[in-house]
Amino acid sequence: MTSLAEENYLKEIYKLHEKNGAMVSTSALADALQINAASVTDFIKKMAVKKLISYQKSKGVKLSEQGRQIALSIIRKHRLWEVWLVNKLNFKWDEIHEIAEQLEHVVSKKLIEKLDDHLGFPKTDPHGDLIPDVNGQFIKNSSKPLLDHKTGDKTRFVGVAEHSNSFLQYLTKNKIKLGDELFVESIEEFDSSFQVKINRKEQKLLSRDVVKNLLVIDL
Amino acid sequence: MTSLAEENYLKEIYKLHEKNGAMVSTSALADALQINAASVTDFIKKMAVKKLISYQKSKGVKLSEQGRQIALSIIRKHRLWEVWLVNKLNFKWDEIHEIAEQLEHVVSKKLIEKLDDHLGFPKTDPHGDLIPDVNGQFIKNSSKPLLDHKTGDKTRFVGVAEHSNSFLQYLTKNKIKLGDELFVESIEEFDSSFQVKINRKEQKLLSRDVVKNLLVIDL
DNA sequence: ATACATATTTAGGCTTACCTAATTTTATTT
DNA sequence: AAATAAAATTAGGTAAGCCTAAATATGTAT
Repeated sequence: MTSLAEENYLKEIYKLHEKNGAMVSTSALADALQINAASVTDFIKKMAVKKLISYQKSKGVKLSEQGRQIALSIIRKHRLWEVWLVNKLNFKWDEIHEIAEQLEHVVSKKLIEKLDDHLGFPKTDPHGDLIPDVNGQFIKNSSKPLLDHKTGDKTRFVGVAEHSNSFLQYLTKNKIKLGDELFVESIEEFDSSFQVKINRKEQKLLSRDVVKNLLVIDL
Repeated sequence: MTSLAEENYLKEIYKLHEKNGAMVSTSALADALQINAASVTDFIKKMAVKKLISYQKSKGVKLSEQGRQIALSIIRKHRLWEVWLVNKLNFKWDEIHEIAEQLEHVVSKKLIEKLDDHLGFPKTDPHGDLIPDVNGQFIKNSSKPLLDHKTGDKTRFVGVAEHSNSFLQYLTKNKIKLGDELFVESIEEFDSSFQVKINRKEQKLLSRDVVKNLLVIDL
């Protein structure tokens, strides 16, 4: 059995690895988990003994295959619960993170199977993040930040690279939602702000910080 | 904030009080929680300091009003989750207890409100237990064990006094479910077994242990 | 290469929630 | 009422998961 703390460490190591690649540093983990670095050092040593991760002193940690599977199962649960909260309980996409953080630790294989069924086997969560299957596999899509695109590109908004409430609320307020078509009208060279036409209707000016965090696929 | 352990203690104290009335003894609690009696003594002293319970040395504990409200909110959550598991996820009534024991500790007022709504504001859980409202109130029904009835009584099965999987599975196997009409054909004086006609069709012999745990209302 | 800053680890401590063994209190039997 | 059994408490201890302060490594700038 893996404890609550272990599950949180594994999940965070997985996420940081996805984001930055390679080894995850003690301080990055400490920062993400809001836990003192000394405590993190302590804890990861124990996790290494349990073969959940590999740990090289002063160099950081990496998930073992076992650790990766557990991390993915937590992420799977988190994202399925998020789908449930939004699709069945009518929560907004900026209200669900904390609740899913609790629900993800509920232990019951059968529950998750049935939940998946109940939701119609969704492939993505309300933020466009991919939901791993029971075996930890997922179909990678080729989404990239809108920032990487150029004038004239026609794209579809499929996910966010930033999950903060303030960003999600910004998008809601500006009526930008998953599935929208985003057409790049022009790019201001000075500050990388984008003039974007949304669903062939409204035009909006989006700052660099915004387009950096909008994940889109080419159309 | 109340910890997981505190919530479990409060819930168990509430249940034992309902069952046996008056003060709840250290050993009864220890037994219900599967925790050593010495640990229980320790813990309830701390809970008394926090005014969650009142504690009289060597005499047992009683919930404070605050403790009672917390206990009822846990029970409310537990039972709502059980309804969800059965009505929405198609779990059987003997598969849900452990899962609900985990879900009941998830903290989010809004979640429970929305869950309640999603379920259509149920008044009872899949075992016929009453679901307290947000304020901890519930409409007591007048159900009694079938054992307390006499030959010729026409009743409706509305709840179980025993929640073990083996009892629930016994009922399933014998096609006795909540809402069924149970008519007392005859009672064997020797062993208090009941000849019961179910829904005016099949007749079944039910042992004392069974009829003791079937809660019914008069028709 | 040395000095300095930053990251990491070590050492020692704390709290929560449990444990066992021993003692004391309460209840029951003779 | 004394003896015995059962229940409850006290005392001392443990593991998990965190903390701070001090020491050591690592990386960067001069």
